[in-house]
Amino acid sequence: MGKYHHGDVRNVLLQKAENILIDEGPTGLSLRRLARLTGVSEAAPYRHFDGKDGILAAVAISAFERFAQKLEDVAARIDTHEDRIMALGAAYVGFAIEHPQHFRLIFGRERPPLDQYPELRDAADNAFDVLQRAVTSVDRKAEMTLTEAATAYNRALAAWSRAHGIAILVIDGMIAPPADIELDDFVLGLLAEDLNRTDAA
Amino acid sequence: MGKYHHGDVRNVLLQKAENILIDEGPTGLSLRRLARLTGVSEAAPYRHFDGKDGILAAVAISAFERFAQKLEDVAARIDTHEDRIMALGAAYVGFAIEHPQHFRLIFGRERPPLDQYPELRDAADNAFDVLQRAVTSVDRKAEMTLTEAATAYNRALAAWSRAHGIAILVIDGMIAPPADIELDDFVLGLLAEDLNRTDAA
DNA sequence: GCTTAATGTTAACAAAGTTAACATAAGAAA
DNA sequence: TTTCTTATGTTAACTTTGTTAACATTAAGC
Repeated sequence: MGKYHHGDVRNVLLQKAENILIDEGPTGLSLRRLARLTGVSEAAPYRHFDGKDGILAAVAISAFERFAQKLEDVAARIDTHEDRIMALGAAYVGFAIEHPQHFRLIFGRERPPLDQYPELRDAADNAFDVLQRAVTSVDRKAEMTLTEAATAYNRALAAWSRAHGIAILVIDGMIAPPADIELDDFVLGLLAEDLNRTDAA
Repeated sequence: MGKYHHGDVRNVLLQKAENILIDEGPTGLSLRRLARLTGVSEAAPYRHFDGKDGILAAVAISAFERFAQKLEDVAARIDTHEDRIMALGAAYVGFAIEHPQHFRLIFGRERPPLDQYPELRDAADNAFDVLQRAVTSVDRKAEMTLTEAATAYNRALAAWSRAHGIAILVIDGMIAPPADIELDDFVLGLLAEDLNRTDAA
Protein backbone atom coordinates (compact mmCIF):
# COMPACT_ATOMS: atom_id res chain seq x y z
CA MET A 1 0.00 0.00 0.00
CA GLY A 2 2.86 2.29 0.73
CA LYS A 3 3.07 3.42 -2.83
CA TYR A 4 6.79 3.34 -3.02
CA HIS A 5 6.69 4.63 -6.56
CA HIS A 6 4.16 7.33 -7.18
CA GLY A 7 5.53 8.11 -10.56
CA ASP A 8 5.85 11.86 -10.87
CA VAL A 9 7.84 12.74 -7.81
CA ARG A 10 10.17 14.64 -10.05
CA ASN A 11 7.47 16.90 -11.37
CA VAL A 12 5.95 17.47 -7.97
CA LEU A 13 9.33 18.41 -6.57
CA LEU A 14 9.95 20.72 -9.47
CA GLN A 15 6.61 22.40 -9.12
CA LYS A 16 6.91 22.88 -5.39
CA ALA A 17 10.48 24.04 -5.77
CA GLU A 18 9.37 26.68 -8.21
CA ASN A 19 6.70 27.91 -5.83
CA ILE A 20 9.13 28.17 -2.96
CA LEU A 21 11.58 29.90 -5.24
CA ILE A 22 8.98 32.46 -6.23
CA ASP A 23 8.21 33.17 -2.60
CA GLU A 24 11.61 33.03 -1.01
CA GLY A 25 14.32 32.87 -3.62
CA PRO A 26 17.11 30.34 -4.00
CA THR A 27 18.46 30.76 -0.49
CA GLY A 28 15.07 30.04 0.99
CA LEU A 29 14.78 26.80 -0.93
CA SER A 30 15.91 23.90 1.19
CA LEU A 31 16.01 20.44 -0.29
CA ARG A 32 15.09 18.88 2.99
CA ARG A 33 12.11 21.14 3.49
CA LEU A 34 11.09 20.57 -0.09
CA ALA A 35 11.21 16.82 0.45
CA ARG A 36 9.21 17.02 3.65
CA LEU A 37 6.68 19.26 1.93
CA THR A 38 6.36 16.78 -0.88
CA GLY A 39 5.81 13.96 1.59
CA VAL A 40 8.88 12.08 0.56
CA SER A 41 12.09 11.18 2.34
CA GLU A 42 14.74 13.85 2.69
CA ALA A 43 17.14 12.07 0.38
CA ALA A 44 14.62 11.35 -2.35
CA PRO A 45 15.25 14.54 -4.35
CA TYR A 46 18.78 13.33 -4.99
CA ARG A 47 17.35 10.48 -7.05
CA HIS A 48 15.80 12.98 -9.43
CA PHE A 49 18.14 15.92 -9.40
CA ASP A 50 21.81 16.61 -9.14
CA GLY A 51 21.46 18.18 -5.72
CA LYS A 52 20.26 21.69 -5.11
CA ASP A 53 21.98 23.15 -8.13
CA GLY A 54 20.30 20.50 -10.22
CA ILE A 55 16.87 21.67 -9.17
CA LEU A 56 17.79 25.31 -9.63
CA ALA A 57 19.11 24.47 -13.07
CA ALA A 58 15.87 22.75 -14.01
CA VAL A 59 13.83 25.76 -12.94
CA ALA A 60 16.25 28.11 -14.63
CA ILE A 61 15.92 26.23 -17.89
CA SER A 62 12.19 26.68 -18.02
CA ALA A 63 12.62 30.29 -16.98
CA PHE A 64 15.01 30.89 -19.86
CA GLU A 65 12.55 29.26 -22.21
CA ARG A 66 9.67 31.43 -21.12
CA PHE A 67 11.89 34.49 -21.29
CA ALA A 68 13.06 33.69 -24.81
CA GLN A 69 9.54 32.91 -25.89
CA LYS A 70 8.30 36.25 -24.70
CA LEU A 71 11.06 38.14 -26.45
CA GLU A 72 10.51 36.20 -29.63
CA ASP A 73 6.79 36.84 -29.63
CA VAL A 74 7.29 40.55 -29.19
CA ALA A 75 10.04 40.84 -31.76
CA ALA A 76 8.05 38.91 -34.32
CA ARG A 77 5.23 41.38 -34.55
CA ILE A 78 7.11 44.65 -34.67
CA ASP A 79 8.33 45.95 -37.97
CA THR A 80 10.48 48.99 -37.58
CA HIS A 81 13.82 48.83 -35.87
CA GLU A 82 13.42 51.49 -33.24
CA ASP A 83 10.01 50.23 -32.28
CA ARG A 84 11.39 46.73 -31.98
CA ILE A 85 14.22 47.78 -29.70
CA MET A 86 11.72 49.63 -27.60
CA ALA A 87 9.28 46.74 -27.46
CA LEU A 88 12.04 44.32 -26.62
CA GLY A 89 13.19 46.54 -23.81
CA ALA A 90 9.65 46.72 -22.48
CA ALA A 91 9.30 42.95 -22.73
CA TYR A 92 12.64 42.44 -21.02
CA VAL A 93 11.75 44.66 -18.11
CA GLY A 94 8.21 43.33 -18.13
CA PHE A 95 9.44 39.80 -17.65
CA ALA A 96 11.60 40.91 -14.75
CA ILE A 97 8.65 42.64 -13.12
CA GLU A 98 6.28 39.75 -13.65
CA HIS A 99 8.77 37.09 -12.60
CA PRO A 100 11.42 38.77 -10.48
CA GLN A 101 12.71 35.57 -8.94
CA HIS A 102 12.99 33.87 -12.30
CA PHE A 103 14.75 36.89 -13.66
CA ARG A 104 17.18 36.89 -10.76
CA LEU A 105 17.68 33.18 -11.10
CA ILE A 106 18.71 33.32 -14.74
CA PHE A 107 20.80 36.46 -14.42
CA GLY A 108 22.02 36.44 -10.87
CA ARG A 109 24.83 34.84 -8.96
CA GLU A 110 22.79 31.96 -7.66
CA ARG A 111 22.38 30.54 -11.10
CA PRO A 112 24.08 27.14 -11.30
CA PRO A 113 27.28 27.18 -13.39
CA LEU A 114 26.47 26.89 -17.08
CA ASP A 115 29.40 24.62 -17.75
CA GLN A 116 27.98 22.01 -15.42
CA TYR A 117 24.53 21.93 -16.91
CA PRO A 118 24.66 21.69 -20.71
CA GLU A 119 20.90 22.03 -21.08
CA LEU A 120 21.02 25.18 -19.01
CA ARG A 121 23.77 26.53 -21.20
CA ASP A 122 21.71 25.74 -24.28
CA ALA A 123 18.69 27.50 -22.84
CA ALA A 124 20.80 30.53 -22.00
CA ASP A 125 22.47 30.60 -25.39
CA ASN A 126 19.14 30.35 -27.10
CA ALA A 127 17.67 33.21 -25.11
CA PHE A 128 20.57 35.47 -25.95
CA ASP A 129 20.45 34.42 -29.57
CA VAL A 130 16.84 35.44 -29.73
CA LEU A 131 17.70 38.75 -28.14
CA GLN A 132 20.62 39.41 -30.43
CA ARG A 133 18.82 38.29 -33.55
CA ALA A 134 15.89 40.52 -32.73
CA VAL A 135 18.11 43.51 -32.09
CA THR A 136 20.45 43.04 -35.01
CA SER A 137 17.69 42.43 -37.49
CA VAL A 138 17.99 46.17 -37.73
CA ASP A 139 19.10 46.52 -41.27
CA ARG A 140 18.82 43.05 -42.64
CA LYS A 141 18.02 44.59 -45.99
CA ALA A 142 20.70 47.26 -45.94
CA GLU A 143 24.38 46.60 -46.37
CA MET A 144 26.48 47.95 -43.56
CA THR A 145 30.06 49.03 -43.39
CA LEU A 146 32.17 47.64 -40.60
CA THR A 147 31.86 50.89 -38.71
CA GLU A 148 28.12 50.88 -39.07
CA ALA A 149 27.93 47.31 -37.90
CA ALA A 150 30.07 48.11 -34.88
CA THR A 151 27.85 51.04 -34.07
CA ALA A 152 24.74 48.93 -34.37
CA TYR A 153 26.28 46.33 -32.08
CA ASN A 154 27.26 48.95 -29.57
CA ARG A 155 23.81 50.38 -29.66
CA ALA A 156 22.34 46.97 -29.02
CA LEU A 157 24.56 46.48 -25.98
CA ALA A 158 23.62 49.90 -24.71
CA ALA A 159 19.94 49.09 -25.09
CA TRP A 160 20.43 45.82 -23.28
CA SER A 161 22.32 47.49 -20.46
CA ARG A 162 19.63 50.07 -20.04
CA ALA A 163 16.86 47.50 -19.95
CA HIS A 164 18.80 45.36 -17.53
CA GLY A 165 19.56 48.25 -15.24
CA ILE A 166 15.95 49.36 -15.17
CA ALA A 167 14.83 45.80 -14.50
CA ILE A 168 17.17 45.32 -11.56
CA LEU A 169 16.59 48.70 -9.98
CA VAL A 170 12.84 48.36 -10.31
CA ILE A 171 12.45 44.85 -8.94
CA ASP A 172 14.83 45.67 -6.11
CA GLY A 173 12.72 48.69 -5.30
CA MET A 174 15.50 51.19 -5.76
CA ILE A 175 13.59 53.25 -8.27
CA ALA A 176 9.84 53.59 -8.48
CA PRO A 177 7.38 55.67 -10.45
CA PRO A 178 5.99 58.89 -8.97
CA ALA A 179 2.55 58.50 -7.44
CA ASP A 180 0.71 59.69 -10.53
CA ILE A 181 2.44 57.46 -13.05
CA GLU A 182 1.75 53.85 -13.95
CA LEU A 183 4.64 51.45 -13.62
CA ASP A 184 4.48 50.52 -17.28
CA ASP A 185 4.56 54.11 -18.42
CA PHE A 186 7.39 54.85 -16.06
CA VAL A 187 9.43 52.04 -17.54
CA LEU A 188 8.63 53.10 -21.08
CA GLY A 189 9.69 56.60 -20.20
CA LEU A 190 13.03 55.42 -18.90
CA LEU A 191 13.58 53.21 -21.92
CA ALA A 192 12.78 56.08 -24.27
CA GLU A 193 14.67 58.71 -22.34
CA ASP A 194 17.47 59.07 -24.84
CA LEU A 195 15.45 58.70 -28.00
CA ASN A 196 13.29 61.79 -28.08
CA ARG A 197 15.98 64.07 -26.88
CA THR A 198 15.82 67.83 -27.25
CA ASP A 199 19.10 69.28 -26.16
CA ALA A 200 18.79 72.81 -25.01
CA ALA A 201 22.47 73.04 -24.15
CA MET B 1 50.74 33.76 28.14
CA GLY B 2 47.34 32.94 26.76
CA LYS B 3 46.68 36.46 25.67
CA TYR B 4 43.03 36.34 26.28
CA HIS B 5 42.60 39.88 25.11
CA HIS B 6 44.66 40.83 22.12
CA GLY B 7 42.81 44.05 21.65
CA ASP B 8 41.91 44.40 18.03
CA VAL B 9 40.17 41.15 17.29
CA ARG B 10 37.36 43.14 15.81
CA ASN B 11 39.57 44.80 13.26
CA VAL B 12 41.37 41.62 12.37
CA LEU B 13 38.06 39.86 11.86
CA LEU B 14 36.80 42.70 9.74
CA GLN B 15 39.91 42.78 7.61
CA LYS B 16 39.97 39.04 7.06
CA ALA B 17 36.25 39.03 6.40
CA GLU B 18 36.71 41.63 3.72
CA ASN B 19 39.44 39.61 2.05
CA ILE B 20 37.33 36.49 2.02
CA LEU B 21 34.44 38.50 0.72
CA ILE B 22 36.52 39.84 -2.12
CA ASP B 23 37.61 36.35 -3.07
CA GLU B 24 34.46 34.35 -2.53
CA GLY B 25 31.52 36.62 -1.93
CA PRO B 26 29.08 36.62 0.96
CA THR B 27 28.12 32.98 0.59
CA GLY B 28 31.72 31.90 0.82
CA LEU B 29 32.20 33.77 4.05
CA SER B 30 31.71 31.48 7.03
CA LEU B 31 31.92 32.90 10.50
CA ARG B 32 33.42 29.72 11.84
CA ARG B 33 36.09 29.60 9.19
CA LEU B 34 36.77 33.26 9.74
CA ALA B 35 37.22 32.66 13.45
CA ARG B 36 39.53 29.70 12.87
CA LEU B 37 41.52 31.73 10.39
CA THR B 38 41.85 34.51 12.89
CA GLY B 39 43.03 32.08 15.53
CA VAL B 40 40.16 32.71 17.84
CA SER B 41 37.32 30.57 19.10
CA GLU B 42 34.40 29.95 16.80
CA ALA B 43 32.02 31.93 18.95
CA ALA B 44 34.28 34.93 19.40
CA PRO B 45 33.01 36.89 16.40
CA TYR B 46 29.63 37.12 18.09
CA ARG B 47 31.20 39.28 20.77
CA HIS B 48 32.12 41.86 18.16
CA PHE B 49 29.43 41.61 15.56
CA ASP B 50 25.75 40.91 15.37
CA GLY B 51 26.25 37.60 13.65
CA LYS B 52 27.03 37.19 9.99
CA ASP B 53 24.78 40.01 8.87
CA GLY B 54 26.56 42.23 11.34
CA ILE B 55 29.90 41.61 9.68
CA LEU B 56 28.44 42.04 6.23
CA ALA B 57 26.84 45.27 7.37
CA ALA B 58 30.16 46.56 8.65
CA VAL B 59 31.89 45.81 5.38
CA ALA B 60 28.97 47.24 3.43
CA ILE B 61 29.17 50.48 5.38
CA SER B 62 32.77 51.06 4.44
CA ALA B 63 31.99 50.07 0.88
CA PHE B 64 29.21 52.64 0.72
CA GLU B 65 31.56 55.24 2.10
CA ARG B 66 34.24 54.55 -0.46
CA PHE B 67 31.64 54.53 -3.19
CA ALA B 68 30.17 57.86 -2.12
CA GLN B 69 33.62 59.35 -1.76
CA LYS B 70 34.54 58.39 -5.28
CA LEU B 71 31.36 59.83 -6.73
CA GLU B 72 31.79 63.02 -4.74
CA ASP B 73 35.37 63.47 -5.87
CA VAL B 74 34.44 63.07 -9.48
CA ALA B 75 31.39 65.29 -9.32
CA ALA B 76 33.31 68.01 -7.57
CA ARG B 77 35.73 68.64 -10.36
CA ILE B 78 33.45 68.59 -13.36
CA ASP B 79 31.70 71.74 -14.36
CA THR B 80 29.26 71.17 -17.13
CA HIS B 81 26.19 69.08 -16.62
CA GLU B 82 26.56 66.57 -19.42
CA ASP B 83 30.17 66.00 -18.60
CA ARG B 84 29.29 65.45 -14.98
CA ILE B 85 26.62 62.88 -15.76
CA MET B 86 29.10 61.14 -17.97
CA ALA B 87 31.90 61.23 -15.42
CA LEU B 88 29.57 60.01 -12.69
CA GLY B 89 28.49 57.13 -14.87
CA ALA B 90 32.09 56.23 -15.52
CA ALA B 91 32.91 56.45 -11.83
CA TYR B 92 29.89 54.34 -10.97
CA VAL B 93 30.82 51.60 -13.39
CA GLY B 94 34.48 52.03 -12.51
CA PHE B 95 33.79 51.33 -8.88
CA ALA B 96 31.85 48.20 -9.81
CA ILE B 97 34.73 46.98 -11.96
CA GLU B 98 37.39 47.73 -9.37
CA HIS B 99 35.40 46.32 -6.47
CA PRO B 100 32.83 43.94 -7.89
CA GLN B 101 32.15 42.18 -4.61
CA HIS B 102 31.70 45.43 -2.76
CA PHE B 103 29.41 46.64 -5.48
CA ARG B 104 27.36 43.46 -5.28
CA LEU B 105 27.30 43.67 -1.51
CA ILE B 106 25.85 47.15 -1.40
CA PHE B 107 23.40 46.65 -4.25
CA GLY B 108 22.65 42.95 -4.21
CA ARG B 109 20.32 40.69 -2.34
CA GLU B 110 22.85 39.59 0.23
CA ARG B 111 23.02 43.03 1.71
CA PRO B 112 21.79 42.96 5.29
CA PRO B 113 18.40 44.64 5.74
CA LEU B 114 18.81 48.40 6.04
CA ASP B 115 16.16 48.67 8.71
CA GLN B 116 18.16 46.48 11.04
CA TYR B 117 21.41 48.39 10.72
CA PRO B 118 20.85 52.12 11.09
CA GLU B 119 24.45 52.96 10.29
CA LEU B 120 24.15 50.95 7.11
CA ARG B 121 21.01 52.82 6.21
CA ASP B 122 22.79 56.10 6.84
CA ALA B 123 25.69 55.08 4.65
CA ALA B 124 23.31 54.05 1.89
CA ASP B 125 21.26 57.21 2.16
CA ASN B 126 24.36 59.32 2.05
CA ALA B 127 25.66 57.58 -1.07
CA PHE B 128 22.40 58.11 -2.89
CA ASP B 129 22.23 61.69 -1.73
CA VAL B 130 25.64 62.30 -3.21
CA LEU B 131 24.53 60.70 -6.43
CA GLN B 132 21.31 62.63 -6.62
CA ARG B 133 22.87 65.94 -5.63
CA ALA B 134 25.55 65.52 -8.25
CA VAL B 135 23.05 64.68 -10.94
CA THR B 136 20.48 67.31 -10.07
CA SER B 137 23.00 70.07 -9.71
CA VAL B 138 22.23 70.41 -13.37
CA ASP B 139 20.62 73.75 -13.40
CA ARG B 140 21.22 75.09 -9.97
CA LYS B 141 21.37 78.54 -11.52
CA ALA B 142 18.39 78.18 -13.80
CA GLU B 143 14.82 78.11 -12.65
CA MET B 144 12.92 75.10 -13.86
CA THR B 145 9.27 74.54 -14.48
CA LEU B 146 7.69 71.47 -12.96
CA THR B 147 7.81 69.72 -16.29
CA GLU B 148 11.47 70.51 -16.73
CA ALA B 149 12.22 69.28 -13.25
CA ALA B 150 10.35 66.07 -13.92
CA THR B 151 12.27 65.60 -17.13
CA ALA B 152 15.57 66.19 -15.38
CA TYR B 153 14.63 63.68 -12.72
CA ASN B 154 13.63 61.13 -15.30
CA ARG B 155 16.86 61.68 -17.15
CA ALA B 156 18.80 61.15 -13.96
CA LEU B 157 17.03 57.87 -13.31
CA ALA B 158 17.68 56.79 -16.88
CA ALA B 159 21.37 57.59 -16.52
CA TRP B 160 21.52 55.68 -13.27
CA SER B 161 19.77 52.69 -14.80
CA ARG B 162 22.15 52.66 -17.71
CA ALA B 163 25.21 52.84 -15.51
CA HIS B 164 23.87 50.17 -13.23
CA GLY B 165 23.01 47.85 -16.08
CA ILE B 166 26.45 48.27 -17.62
CA ALA B 167 28.08 47.65 -14.26
CA ILE B 168 26.19 44.45 -13.61
CA LEU B 169 26.53 43.03 -17.08
CA VAL B 170 30.23 43.81 -17.21
CA ILE B 171 31.21 42.43 -13.82
CA ASP B 172 29.11 39.35 -14.45
CA GLY B 173 30.93 38.85 -17.72
CA MET B 174 27.80 39.02 -19.85
CA ILE B 175 29.13 41.79 -22.02
CA ALA B 176 32.75 42.48 -22.83
CA PRO B 177 34.69 44.78 -25.12
CA PRO B 178 35.82 43.56 -28.55
CA ALA B 179 39.44 42.46 -28.63
CA ASP B 180 40.73 45.78 -29.91
CA ILE B 181 39.00 48.01 -27.40
CA GLU B 182 40.02 48.90 -23.88
CA LEU B 183 37.51 48.18 -21.16
CA ASP B 184 37.34 51.82 -20.12
CA ASP B 185 36.69 53.00 -23.63
CA PHE B 186 34.11 50.32 -24.09
CA VAL B 187 32.27 51.48 -21.00
CA LEU B 188 32.49 55.11 -22.03
CA GLY B 189 31.12 54.17 -25.41
CA LEU B 190 28.13 52.47 -23.85
CA LEU B 191 27.51 55.35 -21.48
CA ALA B 192 27.67 57.83 -24.34
CA GLU B 193 25.70 55.76 -26.79
CA ASP B 194 22.62 57.91 -26.68
CA LEU B 195 24.28 61.28 -26.36
CA ASN B 196 26.09 61.75 -29.64
CA ARG B 197 23.36 60.27 -31.65
CA THR B 198 23.06 60.87 -35.36
CA ASP B 199 19.80 59.45 -36.49
CA ALA B 200 19.86 58.52 -40.12
CA ALA B 201 16.32 57.27 -39.96
C1' DG C 1 41.30 45.40 46.47
C1' DC C 2 36.58 44.63 44.71
C1' DT C 3 33.06 44.93 41.36
C1' DT C 4 31.66 44.93 36.92
C1' DA C 5 31.64 45.05 32.09
C1' DA C 6 34.06 43.38 28.13
C1' DT C 7 35.92 39.68 25.91
C1' DG C 8 36.95 34.65 25.35
C1' DT C 9 36.06 29.83 25.66
C1' DT C 10 33.62 25.36 25.37
C1' DA C 11 29.60 22.88 24.47
C1' DA C 12 25.54 22.32 22.68
C1' DC C 13 21.40 22.78 19.22
C1' DA C 14 19.08 22.92 14.92
C1' DA C 15 19.12 23.19 10.02
C1' DA C 16 21.02 22.20 5.78
C1' DG C 17 23.63 19.61 1.83
C1' DT C 18 25.21 15.36 0.75
C1' DT C 19 26.40 10.47 0.56
C1' DA C 20 26.43 5.48 1.73
C1' DA C 21 24.04 1.35 2.71
C1' DC C 22 20.12 -0.91 2.34
C1' DA C 23 15.08 -2.02 0.61
C1' DT C 24 11.60 -2.54 -2.70
C1' DA C 25 9.15 -2.02 -6.75
C1' DA C 26 8.96 -2.39 -11.97
C1' DG C 27 10.29 -4.09 -16.10
C1' DA C 28 13.30 -6.75 -19.10
C1' DA C 29 15.19 -11.23 -19.97
C1' DA C 30 15.39 -16.04 -19.36
C1' DT D 1 6.56 -17.44 -14.73
C1' DT D 2 10.79 -16.76 -12.60
C1' DT D 3 14.94 -14.15 -12.31
C1' DC D 4 18.03 -10.32 -12.94
C1' DT D 5 18.68 -5.54 -13.25
C1' DT D 6 17.59 -0.91 -12.81
C1' DA D 7 15.04 2.86 -10.96
C1' DT D 8 13.31 4.75 -7.02
C1' DG D 9 12.82 5.15 -1.91
C1' DT D 10 14.28 4.95 2.76
C1' DT D 11 17.16 5.41 6.91
C1' DA D 12 21.18 6.79 9.00
C1' DA D 13 25.08 8.89 9.09
C1' DC D 14 28.74 12.86 8.33
C1' DT D 15 30.08 17.59 7.67
C1' DT D 16 29.49 22.48 7.77
C1' DT D 17 27.30 26.39 9.34
C1' DG D 18 24.75 29.92 12.29
C1' DT D 19 23.67 30.74 16.77
C1' DT D 20 23.10 30.74 21.74
C1' DA D 21 23.87 29.48 26.64
C1' DA D 22 26.87 28.77 30.41
C1' DC D 23 31.01 29.55 32.13
C1' DA D 24 36.02 31.77 32.57
C1' DT D 25 39.18 35.48 32.57
C1' DT D 26 40.86 39.85 31.87
C1' DA D 27 40.74 44.94 32.12
C1' DA D 28 39.19 49.02 34.10
C1' DG D 29 36.79 51.98 37.29
C1' DC D 30 35.48 52.68 42.01
